[in-house]
Amino acid sequence: MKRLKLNTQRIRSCLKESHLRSTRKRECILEALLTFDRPVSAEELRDRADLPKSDLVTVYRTIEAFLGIGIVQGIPLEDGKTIYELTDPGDHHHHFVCRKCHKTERLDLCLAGELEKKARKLGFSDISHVMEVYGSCEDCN
Amino acid sequence: MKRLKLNTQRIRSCLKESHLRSTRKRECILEALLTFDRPVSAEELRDRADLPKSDLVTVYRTIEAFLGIGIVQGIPLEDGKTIYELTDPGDHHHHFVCRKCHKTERLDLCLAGELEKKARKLGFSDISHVMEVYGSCEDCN
DNA sequence: TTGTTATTGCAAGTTAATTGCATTAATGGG
DNA sequence: CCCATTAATGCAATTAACTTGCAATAACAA
Ligand SMILES: [Mn+2]
Ligand SMILES: [Mn+2]
Ligand SMILES: [Zn+2]
Ligand SMILES: [Zn+2]
Repeated sequence: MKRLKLNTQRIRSCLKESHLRSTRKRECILEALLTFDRPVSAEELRDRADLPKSDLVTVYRTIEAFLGIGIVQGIPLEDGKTIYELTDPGDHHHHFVCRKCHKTERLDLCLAGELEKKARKLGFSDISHVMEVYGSCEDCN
Repeated sequence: MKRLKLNTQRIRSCLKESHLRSTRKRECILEALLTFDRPVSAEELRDRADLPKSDLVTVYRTIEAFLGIGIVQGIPLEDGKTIYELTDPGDHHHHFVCRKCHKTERLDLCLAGELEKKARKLGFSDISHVMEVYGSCEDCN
């Protein structure tokens, strides 16, 4: 799979390919996403995008759309919440995440192949997996 | 670490060691846990224990206590909910979980050591991790 | 420009899980 | 056994992330 670095241009074309409309709100939320170097919550995203409180629902729907076309990845936290980051399409990977500030380091280690094989052997299909490492980062200690 | 198979006896002594009281409700919930061969939700547990609706909060508090002494493990689902199972203390492991029926197979593969090392190198401390594999089991297909 | 249809705004709903507080019950010492 | 201490429970209310319904609006392409 060819991996293309994300930018506004590329994302517009992703939207188009998927028959999703390029709207003002989506661009706005996208721009906000681009300003972060760590995964963020929907609320953080709305605030950074300088949208009114009521637009949180639009943020969620936008995230959903972006997840659908693979340019955003959700990262589950220990407490059940989820944070989101831009991802190059097809770039599956995992993370070290600070429980407190959500600073994230890429974890370049994935057992997808092995897990998939074992799962299939057990009769599972339609397989997905999570692997995240949580801790306290230096700054937060 | 010595691993001792769980039974009612052993669990009572775990409670005592941790200065937790052996109550009727806890035993009741424990008995319910023992009847399952798969992880379950708090609600399922309350129903199996034949407790009234209002006792769901007791189930949650009991689960919390059991998590604390390491005889119960929580398994996060893709949708953010959590299911719970009895675990021998110190028996850290992961799972294949059916998204629909929560049938579970043990996943005997854990990168704890490697993850911990990498995380520490990155400045993280107080490290934990999740790794779960989700799919549709044969029966649910 | 216009018609179609996706997107949005707003309000309300959902639900797993938590919290506060008064009551009850387990425990350990005497 | 009895009592004092304090943890556990029962009940009601709350939290908070996320979802849903629906009417109004905006994007797109014809
Ligand atoms: Mn990442
Ligand atoms: Mn298990
Ligand atoms: Zn941090
Ligand atoms: Zn199943």
